[in-house]
Amino acid sequence: MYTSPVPKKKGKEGPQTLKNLPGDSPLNRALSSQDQPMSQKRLADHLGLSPATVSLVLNNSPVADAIPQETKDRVFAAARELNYRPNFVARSLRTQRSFMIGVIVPEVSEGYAATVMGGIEDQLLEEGYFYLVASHRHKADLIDEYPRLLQSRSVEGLIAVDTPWSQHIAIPVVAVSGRGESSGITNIVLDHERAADLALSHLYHLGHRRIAFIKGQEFSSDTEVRWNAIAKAANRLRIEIRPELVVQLEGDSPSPELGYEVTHQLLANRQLFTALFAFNDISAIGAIGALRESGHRIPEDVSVVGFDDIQSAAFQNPGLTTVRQPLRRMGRLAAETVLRNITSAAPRDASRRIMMEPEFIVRASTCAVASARKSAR
Amino acid sequence: MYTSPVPKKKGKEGPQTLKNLPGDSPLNRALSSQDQPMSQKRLADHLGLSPATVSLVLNNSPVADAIPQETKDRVFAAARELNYRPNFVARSLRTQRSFMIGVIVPEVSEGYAATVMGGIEDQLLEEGYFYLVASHRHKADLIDEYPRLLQSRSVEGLIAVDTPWSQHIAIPVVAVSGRGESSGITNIVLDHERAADLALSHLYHLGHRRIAFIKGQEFSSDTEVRWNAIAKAANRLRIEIRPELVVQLEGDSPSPELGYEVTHQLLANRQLFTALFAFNDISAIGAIGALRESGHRIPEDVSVVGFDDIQSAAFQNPGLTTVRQPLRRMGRLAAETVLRNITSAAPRDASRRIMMEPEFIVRASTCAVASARKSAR
DNA sequence: TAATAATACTAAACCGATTTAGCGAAGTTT
DNA sequence: AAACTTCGCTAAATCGGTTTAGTATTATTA
Repeated sequence: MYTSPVPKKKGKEGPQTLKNLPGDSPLNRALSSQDQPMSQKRLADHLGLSPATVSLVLNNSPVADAIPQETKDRVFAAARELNYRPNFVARSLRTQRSFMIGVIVPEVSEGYAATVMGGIEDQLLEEGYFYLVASHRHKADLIDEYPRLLQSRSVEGLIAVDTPWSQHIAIPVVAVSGRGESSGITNIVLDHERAADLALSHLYHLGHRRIAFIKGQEFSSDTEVRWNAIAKAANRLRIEIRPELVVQLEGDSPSPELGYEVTHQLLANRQLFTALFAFNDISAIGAIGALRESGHRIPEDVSVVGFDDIQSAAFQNPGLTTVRQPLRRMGRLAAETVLRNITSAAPRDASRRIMMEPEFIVRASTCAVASARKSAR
Repeated sequence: MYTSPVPKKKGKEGPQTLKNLPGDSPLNRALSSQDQPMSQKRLADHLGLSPATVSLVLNNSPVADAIPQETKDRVFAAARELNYRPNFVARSLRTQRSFMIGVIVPEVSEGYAATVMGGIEDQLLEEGYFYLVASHRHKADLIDEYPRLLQSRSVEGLIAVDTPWSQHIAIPVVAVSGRGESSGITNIVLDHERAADLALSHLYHLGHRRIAFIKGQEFSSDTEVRWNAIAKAANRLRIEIRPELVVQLEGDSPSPELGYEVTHQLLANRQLFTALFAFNDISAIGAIGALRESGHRIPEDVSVVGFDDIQSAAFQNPGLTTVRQPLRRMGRLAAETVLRNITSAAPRDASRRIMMEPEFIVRASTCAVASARKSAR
């Protein structure tokens, strides 16, 4: 069995005690002939051994048990001195292992995907895997094509981040916040019920009873599940959800503008509320802008809670209280899962669902309601 | 010459007009024998041709000119029907082309690197390349090791983002905002003089004369070059740089806290200033916090200019006026350059330096100075 | 009609590793 | 002394393509 794609260094890398004989030693000849890149064959020739032996020794194959340590040492030493690095492509072709996985995201430069990728990478590089990235930018044809394209690049598994999935594919697939339950793929999703509970309990314990909500866009997969979770948590806490305190985001823009607009709608209703739970941090930021414009102070007059904990959430004035999705851990877990599915020959037929616990981050955009204080109306 | 790694689809992909004969047609046999993955050899067997012919036809080789269209059509049709996709690894081994490049960044999940990667990807995927990502997290051993590791994965070129570079390597390397001029690598850097000029001219034309500055950390490579550029631009505009209005960031944290602290130092000097030019957006955000705490309104009392245009810059209240580094374009250009160096056999010995033009983004954190107005003191 | 050219392919080498089966020599056992 | 092991190593197949040189057949030209 093939052990590791990144051969562990044996001992020091430093310059060997090779007496720098000038002239025409075989070693010098081998070192100087840089016209051709080093290969196992050239290394073997230099050693007066066959490529087979070199391969067996370098891979610590059990077949090489019969080879005396002295020869092994010669091989290792020569490999180091001639700076031999096995050709990964050739090895991949023969072993049918690429030690690569494919990662499909809507867009690399978006914070959400980038953070998940950070977690994926943590895990993969530890295990000697690399990954190929492809961004589909929500284009249906690319969403359709990339899985196959990556597969023909011999990736051993796929991780799809925030990407709808329909096709069935012969390699392990893990979806992070995926949409659509497809055959045989593992889904890693946030525990939305817990998230809603954390946020509403926080507000409840601060004394808030009249809470406004910004729902997500109709098309977003999280909208429904999260809203249902909110309804459930509100019910449990005996918080009334008043329709006139609920607005819904519209449009595809990734800017706070959307939250700004719906908050103005909300204020136009002239209904009292002391807290606002937004669909995400971006819309929360827009909401804060709108509330401030109408003369409300944050958090003294209105407490605001966001969702996601994007980087800028911490950088707001005031810092945004929010529900953090453990994106990095989700990425890590996705990588772990896909690697497990690759190495174990487990039956991958059944779809699985892994729930992640959200974390509640209290910053400065929420505070206790002062019953005597004038509230947003 | 090999043409494209992503064979352009000829005609429609839709189901062919294959009469679904039940039974034992050769096609059915080929389709149903899913125990073995499709390969060129199996495709050739099914067609009664040799693998050589199949390869020549599918790659549109000029050698195949002598092959009648009818045969070619048969090959294409069978390839589609049997869903044949060439094994990229085998092809790479033979052609010595991997159509992959390596991207080395400090950390994928950081906005800077992620944005550059977005640009890299724009270009690469257009050209049929994929890329492997490795984050070194500033660890010296990884910075040293990843280039070789990626090279042994047969990447055809490397892009290093915001990463110190010392070694010489046999494949094309492009550095984006790289540190250290190494042999034969192309550097893509911001035109800091222009950047300073844009920012200071903006403030100057708004009437600001007493401008405070937050310098970057001692260890940051940009600090010196940017500060020199600021001095030059200030001199040209006859803006005096007063030492008591200059503070310097200290510490490695990526939080606005650093800017917050030095701004308090600045305010402790009790020197009047109407504008502040921060080293980056993060510190500008911290500075705004400190200024507000001391009772200054932004921008009425103090105009603040940042640097970078990170995502959250637009999401601040007020939106941050800043110098945008065209990170996406820098990434794109890096990819373009590395691809050009790969395909042309140009001599890569001389280091090159490509300057990028910054863009000035006016938002709401700057406004004209009101001479009658009380200013920061 | 023989020589030449064009047509329609294919055999086989090759890319650079891994891996199985096996071979000759030396040592051990019976 | 013959048989059997163990030792130390190698030949050759293999992974799945690409590509060069060439071959057999038919068509064209001199």
